[in-house]
Amino acid sequence: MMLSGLDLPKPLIEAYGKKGITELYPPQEECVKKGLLEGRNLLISIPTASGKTLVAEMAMHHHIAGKVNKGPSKGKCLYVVPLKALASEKYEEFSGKGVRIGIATGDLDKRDEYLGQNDIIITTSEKADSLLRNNTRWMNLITCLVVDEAHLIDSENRGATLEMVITKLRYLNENMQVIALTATIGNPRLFAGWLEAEHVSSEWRPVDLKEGVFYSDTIYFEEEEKKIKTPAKEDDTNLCLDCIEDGGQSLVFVSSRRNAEGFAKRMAKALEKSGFSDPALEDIQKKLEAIAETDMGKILASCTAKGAAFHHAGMKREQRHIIEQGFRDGYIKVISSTPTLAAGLNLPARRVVIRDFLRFKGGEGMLPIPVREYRQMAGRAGRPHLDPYGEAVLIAKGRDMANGLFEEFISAPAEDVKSRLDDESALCSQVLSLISTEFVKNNDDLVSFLKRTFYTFTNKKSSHLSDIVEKAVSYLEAAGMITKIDDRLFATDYGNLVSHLYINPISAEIISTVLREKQKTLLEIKRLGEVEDIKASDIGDLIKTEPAKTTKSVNPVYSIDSMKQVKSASAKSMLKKTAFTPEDISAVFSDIGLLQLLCKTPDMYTLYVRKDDLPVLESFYYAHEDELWMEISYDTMEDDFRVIKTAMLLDNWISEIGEDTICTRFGVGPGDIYNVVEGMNWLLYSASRISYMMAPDLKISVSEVELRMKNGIKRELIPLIKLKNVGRVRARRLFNNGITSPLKIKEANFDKLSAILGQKIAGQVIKQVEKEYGNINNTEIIINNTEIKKEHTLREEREDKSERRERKNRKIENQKKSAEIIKKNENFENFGNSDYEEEEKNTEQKKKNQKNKNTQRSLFEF
DNA sequence: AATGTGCCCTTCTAGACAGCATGTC
DNA sequence: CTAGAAGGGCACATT
Repeated sequence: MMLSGLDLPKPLIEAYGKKGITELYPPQEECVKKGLLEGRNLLISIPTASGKTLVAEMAMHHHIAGKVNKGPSKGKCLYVVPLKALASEKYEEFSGKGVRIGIATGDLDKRDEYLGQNDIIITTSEKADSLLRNNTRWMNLITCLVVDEAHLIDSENRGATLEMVITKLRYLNENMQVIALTATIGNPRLFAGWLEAEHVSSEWRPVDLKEGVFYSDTIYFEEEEKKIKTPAKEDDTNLCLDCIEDGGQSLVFVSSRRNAEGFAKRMAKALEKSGFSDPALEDIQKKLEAIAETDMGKILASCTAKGAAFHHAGMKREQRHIIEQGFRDGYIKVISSTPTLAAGLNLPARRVVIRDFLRFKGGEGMLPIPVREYRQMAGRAGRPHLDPYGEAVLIAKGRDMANGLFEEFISAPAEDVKSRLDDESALCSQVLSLISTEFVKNNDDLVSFLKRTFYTFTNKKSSHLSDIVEKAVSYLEAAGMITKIDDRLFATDYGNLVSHLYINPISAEIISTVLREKQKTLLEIKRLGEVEDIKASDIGDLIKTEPAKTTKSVNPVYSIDSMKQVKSASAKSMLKKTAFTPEDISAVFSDIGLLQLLCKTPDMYTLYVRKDDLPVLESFYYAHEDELWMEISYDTMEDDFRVIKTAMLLDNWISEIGEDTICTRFGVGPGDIYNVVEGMNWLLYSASRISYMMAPDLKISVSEVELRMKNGIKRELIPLIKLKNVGRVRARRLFNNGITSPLKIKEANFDKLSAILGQKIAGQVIKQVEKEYGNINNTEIIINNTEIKKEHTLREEREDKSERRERKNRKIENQKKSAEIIKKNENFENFGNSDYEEEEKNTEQKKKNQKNKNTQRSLFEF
């Protein structure tokens, strides 16, 4: 079947023609035959790289051209992906084909309504859910929904969201065409049944895939055997060397980050020994070295120089991109990777070695990876148009094992997908959103809506769902997120906020319970202050803030006890304006307490605690016991320590401790810092909104931490950071030069400022300060200076592009100048919190002590 | 002297979505 | 409570 023979818009056909694609692959043809262009729902399970994208594009362009009879004349398409990186990848792929493409993820989006002008909108499933929660109007106009990796409906954490997005969208847009792209699944007919879809399934690939098991010196494929030279001792390196000698590249999947790094090191040595080298690798090495601030980065650079790299989530985005590109360009010969590369970007290689097929799971030991995941890895084998074939190889340690691996993975049937909507916490969140958006108005609505879900479709007889729905409703009601008037269900302001913030209702409850507790203490201080007429600062000591008890069970969801506690404080009395001094607030508020609270939330993922961390955590715990907000209890100790460790890292971050120090101190990679900080930013924003509602006197304190987290700065830099064009580095430079506030900038002379910031920036900063402080003569901290920033943006928009270019040039010059000054102020990095330095020394001593005594048992050994 | 090898023992274990409002070095 | 790689420490061999 020829592409040009189909009733499709020309730009699409031409764009593919340019890439040399004029004819449909067999599975694509089948999709067309089964009604792809007639608006039929399809469940398409075909291997990666066999042209799923084109299938989706054909349908979407068809819709956009208004050729599908259902719905409005001009169609609008939503393309749902599981990862942000995938969203960007698809954006690139879809662009330049005559239709308007928009992208909406947590990081990247335009104003919601503006987004709706596009023909195709690419989003993550969570963002799609969020858009639905905000009643985004254009969501009602979707005529074609494409769900990429739709089997992720089975994902333990995120499947429920995807299921609800599909269900809600189908409910909103009755005639919408649904195209679900999945990996091979065990129960496609059931899944297709729910979607009312035709099922298209195929094993066809553009490049042949041979799957086999390696044992001793031979790869045993299904139909052939292949002997491998074994110059090195280890099987894994030999497999890669063999492939490289043949002109290919390989990808090695391992189970842990350390294994990934360890393998890359070994592989680099082996490559060096084999005499392989490529001058192009030097450039890559230089790039990597330039951004390597940690040991890990240096190791990465040195391995990559030899042609072997590793890839995992502890790395910086930048490092990952360099490795990916180096591999795509063919310079890097081997990447050893954790599952990051299996699920993420499309980065094929001739030979894929699945070395570690067991993965550790806490509490259950080593478990074989799911077949679907094996397939996903194996599917990476073979670069279309570049490799004659692809090979996926498992490594066996004995003959029996070889047979076992064949059965376990290669010839094993794919797993079924099942609904994850029965997860209580996920369902709770979804029920709230349904009520908040008025998708449902009462209990009956709720039940009948949920009848449309995959869960009900697959569990027709079970009454389990209605049980947990009931539970969720009563939880939400008790928490004050929804109210029942007669039969009608309404979301309260609080409920709307929680739904809108997109945080788990349980997280919200944990946050607001504790913040209200704190607010209560503040009011108590005030009351005592009025009665006794003593200074508030003295009272801080009088009132011992009891650490809040979180609900203790493993599933803290439905403990009504904590709810009663919350209800006892009247919200109305709290909203009264009260005057508190900063001392009052600091008597009940602490950075580490807040961080601990938010890390305890199910929306935050926490760091793994190693043995070496325990003494550090212990001393930290004793040093800051009073400042902590949450109790550490015996039965949740492991979790509690993870929480403390994560909170500690974040506290380091807002104490301007350098990246490399944090990495070595906590045994994490730069990528982890980024992830943890990012997650905390989001929660801090949510906490500030919740505190505005529940504990208004703490709002400023929370917002301060939020601002510091965003920038990675100590409290003292807050006044400076608010200036445009001043980030953490410039703010610190100003501060170290005695300019500690905007007012000081006003007082400082221009020469001094431009020596610190460069002329251009100095000028801009002075302008801002004059505007703000022109007539005011005080040092009041301005918490919200978005106004200033808004004005700036408007002005910038009016400026010509040529002017911008000029600016850029000047900027470069300034950068050179300021580089010198930076050198002078290098001590910024060492500005670490002396607290921690001391703790570390203590720790070392304690370690020694422990080694000597080796008998000291404490609370801290789990 | 510097480096490699074999062996024992201990340690440790993947990833990543979401809000908001725009711009650091 | 599971499997096994990596890495450190150490003794000893090789360049």
